[in-house]
Amino acid sequence: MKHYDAKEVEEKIKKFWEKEKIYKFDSKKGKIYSIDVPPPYASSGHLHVGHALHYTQFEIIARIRRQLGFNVYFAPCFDDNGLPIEKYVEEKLGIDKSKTNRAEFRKLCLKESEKVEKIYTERVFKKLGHSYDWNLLYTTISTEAQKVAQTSFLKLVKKGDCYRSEEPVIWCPYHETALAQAEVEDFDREVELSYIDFDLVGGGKINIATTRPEFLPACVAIFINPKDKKNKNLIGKEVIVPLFNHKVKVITDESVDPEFGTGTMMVCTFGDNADIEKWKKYKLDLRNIVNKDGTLNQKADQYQGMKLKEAKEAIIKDLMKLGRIKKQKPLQQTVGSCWRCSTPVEYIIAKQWFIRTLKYKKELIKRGKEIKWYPDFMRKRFENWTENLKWDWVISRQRFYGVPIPVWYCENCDKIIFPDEKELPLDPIEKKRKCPKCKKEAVPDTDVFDTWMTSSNTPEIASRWLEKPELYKKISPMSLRPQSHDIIRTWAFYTILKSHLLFKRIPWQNIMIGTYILDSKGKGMHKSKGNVVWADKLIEKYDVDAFRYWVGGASLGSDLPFDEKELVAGKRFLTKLWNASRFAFMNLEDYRGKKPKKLEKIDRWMLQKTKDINERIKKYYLDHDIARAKKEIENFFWHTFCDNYLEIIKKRIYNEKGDKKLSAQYTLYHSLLAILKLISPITPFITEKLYKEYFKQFEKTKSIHLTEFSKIDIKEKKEGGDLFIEILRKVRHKKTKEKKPMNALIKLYLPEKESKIIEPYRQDFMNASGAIFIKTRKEFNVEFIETEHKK
RNA sequence: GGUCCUGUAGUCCAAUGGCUAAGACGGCUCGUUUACACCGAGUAGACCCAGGUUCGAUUCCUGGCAGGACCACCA
Repeated sequence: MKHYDAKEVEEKIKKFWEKEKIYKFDSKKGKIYSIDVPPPYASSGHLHVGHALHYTQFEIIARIRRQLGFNVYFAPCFDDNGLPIEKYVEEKLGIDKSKTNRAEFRKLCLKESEKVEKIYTERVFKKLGHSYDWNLLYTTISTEAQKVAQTSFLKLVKKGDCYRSEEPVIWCPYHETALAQAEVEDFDREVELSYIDFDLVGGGKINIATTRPEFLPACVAIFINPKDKKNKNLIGKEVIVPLFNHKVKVITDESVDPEFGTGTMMVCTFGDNADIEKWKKYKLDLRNIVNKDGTLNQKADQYQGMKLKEAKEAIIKDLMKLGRIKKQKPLQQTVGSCWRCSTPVEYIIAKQWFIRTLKYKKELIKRGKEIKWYPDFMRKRFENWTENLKWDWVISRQRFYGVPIPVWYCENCDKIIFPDEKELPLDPIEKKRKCPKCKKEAVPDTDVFDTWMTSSNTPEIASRWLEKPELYKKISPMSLRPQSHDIIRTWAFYTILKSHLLFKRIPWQNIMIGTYILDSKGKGMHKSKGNVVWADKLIEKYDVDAFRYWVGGASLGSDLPFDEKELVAGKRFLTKLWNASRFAFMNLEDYRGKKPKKLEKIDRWMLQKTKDINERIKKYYLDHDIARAKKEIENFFWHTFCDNYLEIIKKRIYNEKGDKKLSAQYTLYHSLLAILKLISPITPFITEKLYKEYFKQFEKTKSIHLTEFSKIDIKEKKEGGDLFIEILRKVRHKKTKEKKPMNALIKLYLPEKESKIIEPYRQDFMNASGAIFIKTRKEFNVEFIETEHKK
């Protein structure tokens, strides 16, 4: 094979890995390194370059750990639990959920997601050369995952950290479900601020500005700032709410801004977060007017049945008729919205299940400090979020597809009936239960858990907490959680929370925040913006290894604008690696794996250099500094190995015999093998191919990916090392008229007659007589070895 | 309003309290074409601004300015 045919190699190597089960996990081997893989939503569409980058980034880590001698637990997974699948199935199959039952619908979801996952596995994971052990596959809707989620629920209930309560919750009127604080995103919009006249009891009027006149029927108090002089006379008075005619009091609170509107603030149950705060703080009345579907109830009188938006228009119209609106002005406003549908959220009172979080803020931050974050500043995001939390975690969702909440309620005595842990997983709708007290049949809970209720237990699901306790014990806490920064407040937070509550420990020792991809202009990639780059096309054009090579250069936790040109470097590297290796193999044809009695000086030097780089790269790899490692390997391979070493030994291998030749071959063999091993986690296909092509016949291991990084057998001598570097650093550039480029290593004789080999900077020159212009602290005599002048 | 990140050549990006601030893409010049639809050598080009600490700051500190992210508020 003359030129490198990446496509053919990829196909063959992929099959080889699968057939030989190269990445199979064996629990009996050595120290374990376990990775808590983010379960992707499988989609059969194209692959976003950001996802490919993210998933490949930690896949490289898995490979690195394997070659560092760890027993890597690397379980693939899919997230097929929750809304995206539910909606997908609804739309694709045209299912009307009101006409089907939960069990049937779930079957359809499962079938559909299985199909998509299969495609995804082939098109993405295997295509990109990801080294999962497919026997360890899990999905978040699997029986085991459901069992974990439900078990964790029961355990938390027992501990008192999970409770059911009727409280204001964040509500999405579109999805008709409660939402957690983490599911709310900010959304900018322009609204009308209406200035409405209220009558005072006993005569007079006040004007109050509000953006939500539709909440007039829910008005429970008027607030002013106690320091506000112009409104001071209002304190303690009562006002009559227009159109609805109920009376509310004027009270004071520091938080009211006297400069906003007229300095008076109407508090309703519940227009926004601030209303809830004041409602709790001052124990105000409750006037709940919003139904679960976003319509108004009977408390809204003639506006009953209208959607909030319609009611707003109607109320403004009626107030106008009465001449109560003095003015209206536009206002820029940020509203919390459902992260999936962008519908502004409402706040309603409903019975929901909660997990205690506010109580544990301090402890959680402490747990966060026990974990090593890559990069470290990402911990601050976590701490910031935790400190600012205002709600306990609402875990119940009024949805159809998901993990059911395994409880029943007795309508007679209000008792909550829990199953035994042994019965899990179960769907309370499918199992009947009688109230132990009343002996009456209890009502099943029809809600499901928030998807994060399951996802927060991925370490437990991945390591088979309930199924294989022995294995779980070995693996936990896990070594690494890789994830992206946008879900620190959800996935990372909830996982740390659950682990703290259930096991009183951290879920993993390290968390690594992957690179976040932007378009070439530095903006986020979104389908809607049309600036998404698809990884499939890049892989087609530049090959998987070249793509991975690009991934290897990305630094953790930072944003990276995508530049296609960066992939060219990867492709060039592959060509160079291929050609250099092919050339080396040619020169190694008659090498039989023997070691020479004596190594030539230049070979000794090369081995020493190889050993140095080998050790250094291992350190970078241990610290997840892939980018730096990649750069140094490339530099070493390209310049030291190809440009210098190969050029120098060429002639010796052609012309010499015996030990002199053997010394070069031995060195060539071991230095190239070391290089291939070092770069193999990043470019697994080409390195495997080259390994199979030549090295496999001498090495016992069947795949380069099962080998450990090289141990170079060379004893330290005085040559090389620190002194060598120090000399280089003192080298100064001297310009001469007759400069010629030099392409050689230099043997440098020290005064003690100990010879040194140095690699000159390219700016150093020699003149026609062969003198080198270098400046050092001492004077040295210099002689060349094997200079290669090209005329 | 709070917190955090980033500011280095035309572009992307690295390292660093002192020694020639690394590399890639792109320019330009030269050389090669028996491992290398290319390879090699050379060359031009950069530390956001202002103070402070220091013998010495691109690096550390403070304050700006610019870009980005996260969070809070928004009656």
